[in-house]
Amino acid sequence: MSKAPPIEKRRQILDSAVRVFARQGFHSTRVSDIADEAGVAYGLVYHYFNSKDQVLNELFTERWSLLLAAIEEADGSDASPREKLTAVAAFIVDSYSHDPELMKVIIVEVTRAANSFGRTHLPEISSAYDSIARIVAEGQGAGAFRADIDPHFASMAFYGAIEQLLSGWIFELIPASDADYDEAKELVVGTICDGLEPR
Amino acid sequence: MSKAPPIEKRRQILDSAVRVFARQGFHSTRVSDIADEAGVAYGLVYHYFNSKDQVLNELFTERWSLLLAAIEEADGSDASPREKLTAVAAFIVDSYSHDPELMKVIIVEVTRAANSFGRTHLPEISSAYDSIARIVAEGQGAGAFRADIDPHFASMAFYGAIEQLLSGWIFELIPASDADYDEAKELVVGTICDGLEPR
DNA sequence: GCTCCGATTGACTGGTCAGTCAGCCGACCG
DNA sequence: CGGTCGGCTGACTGACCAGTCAATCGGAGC
Repeated sequence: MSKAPPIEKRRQILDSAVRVFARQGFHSTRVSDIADEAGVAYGLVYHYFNSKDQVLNELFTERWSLLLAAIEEADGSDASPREKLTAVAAFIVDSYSHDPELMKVIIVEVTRAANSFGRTHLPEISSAYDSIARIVAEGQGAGAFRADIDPHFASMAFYGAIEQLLSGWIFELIPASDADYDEAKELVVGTICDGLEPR
Repeated sequence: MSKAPPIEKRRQILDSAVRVFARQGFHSTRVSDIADEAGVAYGLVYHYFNSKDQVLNELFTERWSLLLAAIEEADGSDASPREKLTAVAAFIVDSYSHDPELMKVIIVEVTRAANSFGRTHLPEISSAYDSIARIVAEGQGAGAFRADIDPHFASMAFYGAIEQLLSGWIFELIPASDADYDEAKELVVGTICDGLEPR
């Protein structure tokens, strides 16, 4: 066995943690499960991380910062508000189709776990809501969106709809295929922007 | 101290559990916390319930069955599809404004806690999604809603938007007053049915 | 070959709690 | 007044597991 650079062991532990957290949930995974999955000794987890919590925090922060960057980038582009929302929805859906286990962990264990990690990361999470609200507000200013809906309200509805969709996929309540993912990007924006009633 | 009928003690424990779960979350609530809050002995909790889990299950089932009944009732009325959705949204929002602690517990600890209680109650939870989807499908059949959106998809978006709103209130991300509650009922249906773009 | 030092190991400890159980209390009955 | 019985009590136990740490390994440098 050739020696892997230490940094790779750290990565290996993080990747294994995703798999185990996705399979069993954060609370019912023991640190030994992570170590076993990674094929390393129990103590090594504590060589690279201060606590079991920190492993999850790291996974969340790593991914969420990408989401925040994606929203900012969309907002900064010169696309229409509707296109910006589509870009945001697409990024989230693509994140899921690219790495469902990681997104499952982030949503189930952090974003929707408001009494544990959700509370800790509330600032980062609501930062996403705020950025989306800014896109909506801009759309209202430009006359592209109705002005009688509070942007923060619209942002919550938009993000809530997406997250619920992902939850539906995660728990196999609705069909999940590449085609469904592609369709969903359009559909969620179409629903929020055009509404259910015929135009 | 006059003797309270036993059934009242049981109720007292359930009500105390709501307060403690809402304050500390299910996981960091010890059974002794519930007993203390209710002013009864530790063991009495186990006289009325088999486990700590069962206390939460009871709270959830009690409330969720009311929601399911409300959706069914709305669906059974001769109102328009849009009015039916309004009735559903109103019931959920009213439930929250009437007893925020109970709704917080149900949403945070069950509905959104997909790896623990959410998993257990998945059938009941998705039964609600299905009923909402049925309302949408009926609306499509009558030409009141666009036919190019899968009813289950629309149902998830609708419910997700509402739940995200409640989460926003619970964690004080958006203002929560009686006026906001009333406004929200209209707004969530308006957003989903009419869309963000001007008509 | 030898030393050094960070990487790696895994047995062990301390604290936490859910759930148990042996028995107490007080209302009611005969 | 003695007996019974269900509601009620709370100290105790067994299991679990995060986090510690002393010991070992093995590559790099001399």
